Amino acid sequence: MSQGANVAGATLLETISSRMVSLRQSERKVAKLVLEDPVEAMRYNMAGLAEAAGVSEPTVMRFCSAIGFSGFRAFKLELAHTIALGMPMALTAIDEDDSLRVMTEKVFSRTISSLDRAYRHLNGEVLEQAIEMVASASELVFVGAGASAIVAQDAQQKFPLFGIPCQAPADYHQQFISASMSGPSTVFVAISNTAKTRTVLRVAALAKSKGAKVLAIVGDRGPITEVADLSIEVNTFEDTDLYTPTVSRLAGLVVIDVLATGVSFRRGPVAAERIREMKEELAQMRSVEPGDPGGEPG
Amino acid sequence: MSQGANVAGATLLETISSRMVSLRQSERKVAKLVLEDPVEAMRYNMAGLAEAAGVSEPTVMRFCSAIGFSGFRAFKLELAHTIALGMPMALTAIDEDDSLRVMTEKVFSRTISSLDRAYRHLNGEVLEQAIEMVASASELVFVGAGASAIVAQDAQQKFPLFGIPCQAPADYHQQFISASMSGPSTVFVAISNTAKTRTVLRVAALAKSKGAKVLAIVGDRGPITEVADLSIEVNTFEDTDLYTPTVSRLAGLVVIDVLATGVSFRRGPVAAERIREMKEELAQMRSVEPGDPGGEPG
DNA sequence: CGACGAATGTAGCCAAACTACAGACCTGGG
DNA sequence: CCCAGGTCTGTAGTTTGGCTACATTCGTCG
Repeated sequence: MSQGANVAGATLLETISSRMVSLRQSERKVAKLVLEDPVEAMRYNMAGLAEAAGVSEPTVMRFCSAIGFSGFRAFKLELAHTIALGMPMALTAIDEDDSLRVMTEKVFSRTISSLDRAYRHLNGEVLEQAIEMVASASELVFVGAGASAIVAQDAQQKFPLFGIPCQAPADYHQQFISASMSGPSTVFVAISNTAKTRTVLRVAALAKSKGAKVLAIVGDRGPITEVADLSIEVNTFEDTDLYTPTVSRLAGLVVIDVLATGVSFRRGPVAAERIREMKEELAQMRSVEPGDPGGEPG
Repeated sequence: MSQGANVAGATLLETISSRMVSLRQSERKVAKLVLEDPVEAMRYNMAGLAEAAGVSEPTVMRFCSAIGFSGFRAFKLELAHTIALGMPMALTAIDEDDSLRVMTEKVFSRTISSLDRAYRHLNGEVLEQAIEMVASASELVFVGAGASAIVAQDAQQKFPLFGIPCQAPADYHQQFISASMSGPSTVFVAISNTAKTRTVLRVAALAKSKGAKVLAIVGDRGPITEVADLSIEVNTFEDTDLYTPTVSRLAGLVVIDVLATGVSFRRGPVAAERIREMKEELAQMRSVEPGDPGGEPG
């Protein structure tokens, strides 16, 4: 998505922060200004930015080079990119005084930024191995608690498509049973943003002890990643704030999408054909029609 | 998010397409080039773009004016914005020959673009009314099928936070019962991307006949919106393709986030305090600790 | 067939990004 | 304490590139 001079998986502003120390005194003034209000910085041209920071134009130029860009133009382009991904509102706390419009923008911005961040930080090799692992499973179990339970549920809807038996037990009790019944050909997917949800940790450990392969989908390293054979780290913005909705589950869902798509590639054209048929039938089933399965139940 | 010369809720490329007819012959050459490969167009400067399109520089300039921009600079900025939101890959079909990296980028891009689109097309007034409706409910019922069921489940996790009794019956049978038990103070939220899922339509109609207010969350107008008192339209990209994951559910989740946040504003600081307490306790409960609720079940 | 108006390109202007250079500052050694 | 080295920062000039006034061509209509 980004083609700038960034280090892998870092946003422009993060790059600036990290290189702050290696900047000269006056260059830092520029850096500070940009970090404080990227949107405002965006409006300036070189001369304007120089004046606002209280330095000369070549200093701004040097700043751009120091960050890793060929010039001011390139820098501004990348800044625009970063801003477009929702930066302005994404890191501002959601406030009770916000108008509905502003609040909506913040929620969406934050979500979009988080997805972008998650994408940047995804480890391609781990993903590759995860797809391999899931594709070779003869049974799949998804487990999560709270918001992560939603992700598990979603996964459970997707993977049967590829002919892999698949469950997402809802409560701890059932999860426990599934875990204890799993074996070497089971892939047990433990989903937890904190990577330390106790119940999830327990069942993952149990499944592992029964010989199952454990795949963790987490927001960060933690006890669960210790137990897991493989961990997909999904980096999102922390929900530090009171009103901030949980954004991790969304990133989790998208990762599930990627996994599912990857697995479906592995299954080849035959599976693809079956999926197509199924989709068509589903569409027909769903729509309103004279014929009447699912009338009044009872 | 966008501050360009766009018509409300339209992406730059959509704007160009729509104004194509009113453009002069040579300006259209420029427009075509930009639409065909926005990313490539982005790399050019004015002279380059002019040459690539086989026209003169002032023509490019006139093109920018015709689209509604003050000049080439402003145009390029908005183009950068559009591209940043995932355009390049967002509308390309996902292909079995794609490398894992490319496929991942496509899935994320598409999701991000879709969320951006959903945001742009959201009707603020409808949202306002929806929040009002939900906030004044004494009981909430969320209903959806398939992918939308996930959204319903998610909603069901959120709204109890505000002290509103809330359910998301999983199967048609239970949904039917909930619908028939609802009354004037019930808000019945029907979620369906197609707006014509039959079972959802049925229960929504039933709830309405019992006096409940029906709020629809849909991807488009359809039978369900006919029944509903209020409909939030969540515009995403159609999943035309075989491998394209369902992106509508994600947009649905974010809309739920917005609704929930809006409602929590209404409830004021007292509720806020209670939510904070709850979050803290939840965090403690979740983490691994010596004390041991939730040991082996049975 | 000529004249008017629209459409497009040519040439020049001006602003803004970039670069070479020189003065100022700090640092360390005598 | 002062001088030499290097580093940092600003001044001034160059060049690129966006923008505009004007000329030319093409099409159309009287």
